Amino acid sequence: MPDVSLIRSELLAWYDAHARSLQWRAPPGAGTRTEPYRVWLSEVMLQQTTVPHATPYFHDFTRRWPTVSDLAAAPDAEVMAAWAGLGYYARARNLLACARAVASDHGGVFPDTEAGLLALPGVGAYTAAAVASIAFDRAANVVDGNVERVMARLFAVETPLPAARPELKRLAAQFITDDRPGDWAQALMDLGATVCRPKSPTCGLCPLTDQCLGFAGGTPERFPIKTKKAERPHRLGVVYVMIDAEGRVALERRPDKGLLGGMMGLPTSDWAVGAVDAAAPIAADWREAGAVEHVFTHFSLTLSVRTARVEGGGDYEWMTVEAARAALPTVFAKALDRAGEPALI
DNA sequence: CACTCGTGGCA
DNA sequence: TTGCCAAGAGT
Repeated sequence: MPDVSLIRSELLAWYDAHARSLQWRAPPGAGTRTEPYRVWLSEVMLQQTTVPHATPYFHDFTRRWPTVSDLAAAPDAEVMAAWAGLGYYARARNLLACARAVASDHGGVFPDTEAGLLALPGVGAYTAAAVASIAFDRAANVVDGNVERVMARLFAVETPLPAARPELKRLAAQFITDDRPGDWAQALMDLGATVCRPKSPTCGLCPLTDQCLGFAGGTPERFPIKTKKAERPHRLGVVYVMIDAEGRVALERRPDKGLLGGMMGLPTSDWAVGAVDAAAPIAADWREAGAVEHVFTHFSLTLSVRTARVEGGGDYEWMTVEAARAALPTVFAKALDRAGEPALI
């Protein structure tokens, strides 16, 4: 069986030499830690999101709101617009709720325990453990998709995900000690991200191959075993681009709950499998401007784009096309692009 | 447990 | 082109 102590020392030594340099990370051995605010912000942005995608958002947020109290004081609309394009918008709503809870209930200082962090909005088991270990140097079992994959390969776990989660978490727990907990968590995640990758892992560069049951079996890439996902349905809908005399576009704030919740959006029909009720929001000389395709987590979508020149007013927020594009989720930004130059509508 | 909830890159 | 998947959380 894999030797826990040996794996720890070999992986930490590998991390000391190969740690990725990331904006929100203090390099190993520097004797410094990243502020809790930045650790938390980066962890929330990185939930189900790649490092290259999240990085410019991290820069923008920390420049505009250098502390958690600054963020707590920011208007909802500004924060939601700043998050536009990053996806999973409940994260942005919870981010604000969390910042405000820290500001009002904790004097602007993050709780320094895993349990205290777990009680905050948008902070689940992973993020609480990550912030506790990375920002506060507490022994915590940080288990994300990388850690699950590394454990599944090290121990050749045949149980498929998601049923294997508890077992993978137990396997990860045996490595947790008071020695360099933050570095340990990041070392495991870096290994998973750069060497023990989902596809074509580079086992030749891995410090743990001599301890890895998956490698010993010859096909480490088959772990973790996964159950098949249901295929996603395809929905249809119509999106309406209304331009007023000043070239501004009509937007509406979407309800807090549900898809793209809390974000600005273009007026649309319902999105459904098969025919949809495409009654236009107002009477106008509507023109067809083509369609956009978009893929969400659990369905794909074809949106017909219809454009019209209209008078302003109504229950809409009228914004310049530039401002709208920056504030809109990607699916609507695509539709706006498809609609073309406002002067030509 | 099962489902909802984005986006972009890549094989 | 299509499917996979990335530092998950909430319900």
